[in-house]
Amino acid sequence: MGETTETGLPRALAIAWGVQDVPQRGPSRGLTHERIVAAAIEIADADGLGAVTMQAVAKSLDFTTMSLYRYVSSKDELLRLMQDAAVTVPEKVELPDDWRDALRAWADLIRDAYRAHPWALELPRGQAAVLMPRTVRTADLGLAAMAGLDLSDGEKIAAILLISQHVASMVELERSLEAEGEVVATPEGVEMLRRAITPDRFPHLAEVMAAGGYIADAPARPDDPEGVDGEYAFGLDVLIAGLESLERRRRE
Amino acid sequence: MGETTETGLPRALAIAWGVQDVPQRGPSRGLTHERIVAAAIEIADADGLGAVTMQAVAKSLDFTTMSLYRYVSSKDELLRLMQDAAVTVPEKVELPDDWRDALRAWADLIRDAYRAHPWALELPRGQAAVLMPRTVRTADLGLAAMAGLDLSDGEKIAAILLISQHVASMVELERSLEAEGEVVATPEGVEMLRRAITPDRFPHLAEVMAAGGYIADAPARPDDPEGVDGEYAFGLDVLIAGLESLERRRRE
DNA sequence: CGTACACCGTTTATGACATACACAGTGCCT
DNA sequence: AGGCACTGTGTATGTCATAAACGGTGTACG
Repeated sequence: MGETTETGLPRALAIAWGVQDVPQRGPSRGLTHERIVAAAIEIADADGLGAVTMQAVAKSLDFTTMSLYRYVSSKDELLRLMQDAAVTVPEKVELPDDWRDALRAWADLIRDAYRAHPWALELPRGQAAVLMPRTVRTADLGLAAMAGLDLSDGEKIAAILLISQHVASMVELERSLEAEGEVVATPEGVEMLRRAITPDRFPHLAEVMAAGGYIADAPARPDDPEGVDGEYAFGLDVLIAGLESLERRRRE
Repeated sequence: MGETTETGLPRALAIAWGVQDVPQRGPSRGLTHERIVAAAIEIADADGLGAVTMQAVAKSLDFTTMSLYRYVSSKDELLRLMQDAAVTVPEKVELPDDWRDALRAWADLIRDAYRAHPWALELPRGQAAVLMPRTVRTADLGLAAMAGLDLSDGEKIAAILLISQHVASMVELERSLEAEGEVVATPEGVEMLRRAITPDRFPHLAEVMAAGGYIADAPARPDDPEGVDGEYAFGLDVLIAGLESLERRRRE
């Protein structure tokens, strides 16, 4: 095994929090978790998560593949560490006073982080991920942003989850459009889809498409307010308006 | 290559829409896309996405591994087809009149689908996925649910995206808690985390944790309103309230 | 102060897997 | 009637993650 420590925690958690006991007896270590993770991230940034193999990481550090296993008990563990390292938020952050503006600023921070390391979106965001240091810090910052919002703790946590998932989705969509956007937008391709999505089978959507929606004919320009940026902003608007209305309802 | 057709579309799209031209000249085919996808889904349902290998799928159909490649140009293509088949929504659906109730019902439908095939959440949801038949049908249904809502087409599409992403996140969280929940909840593990998440480094979150929040001490009981079900409902509330408020603002 | 052993980085080996390629049979189209 | 597009198959290759065994190293304990 090796995936979990005696504490029952995924070992990645112990490593990330720095509570993994360091061996005392042997020769001094030639590597550190930090260097390994940094090397892996560099590869992922350059060539995608698929290029991150134990061999590639090791070679970039001038070590043998197997040497990495002295530090990381599996590739999965390495990926978890990478995930945590990817969601870094600046050290010092000044959040606006109004919780609405603060939440927007907070969302933008996360978006920047994901944009910087888009491969992080391919990794499952589960409970273990939520307990990693940077994620915890990000959550803390989110709570700070909502200081002026009159909701319960549990609701604030849920709101954080909600918003961060929204940001993640939008960056992922953004990425996917970037990658395959031009491909799908081939005139023949769009034509085929228009033939397939007929009003009798998809009455509502077909209407939208007839009005030019849903399928992007042209690769969305970055400044297009109707593009992913628009959906990002729209989602934030809806979420914040929803929280506002919930708070108002709560007050009565 | 083989990943895309002459139309520029991912071949999976053409197959799923049934517009892939069938070969005429050779021996009759012993398999169909449907059977292959069904077999793969059965494996994924039983043993997870990791158990879906070309060999395993082929064996379950009593064919050779390579024979699958006569129908599917790559494993990735098979996965895309599986993804589409997984998000099936019942044939006949009666949605409530009020758009709020309708959206809730719609969200529940998606949740059921994801719960039935949780592995679908591990596959990237990009643009190509959005154009697959079942997803299109689901989107159409979502639009139907919002018939009584006074927003623009683009906004409704964005709302659909928003809600379905929320549902996906919650089912994924649910799954992850189910899988690793007890593990993290080891007393020693929780203790370690409490020591790491100190008030000076994480002032807001530490406070929440002191009040018993954020970390689940015990595996969440399914009926716990504070559990994932609670967050699911909370998210829906926020989203719907947000849409409501947006509509109200629009009316003025 | 020496020695045992825990730990280092390496070499070699194994077993999944996805997938390319070449083959022998099959049945529609000309 | 026969070519050829296509079928399912067997074999081969290359990439990976990872296990196991090994000789060197330095710390802790006798």
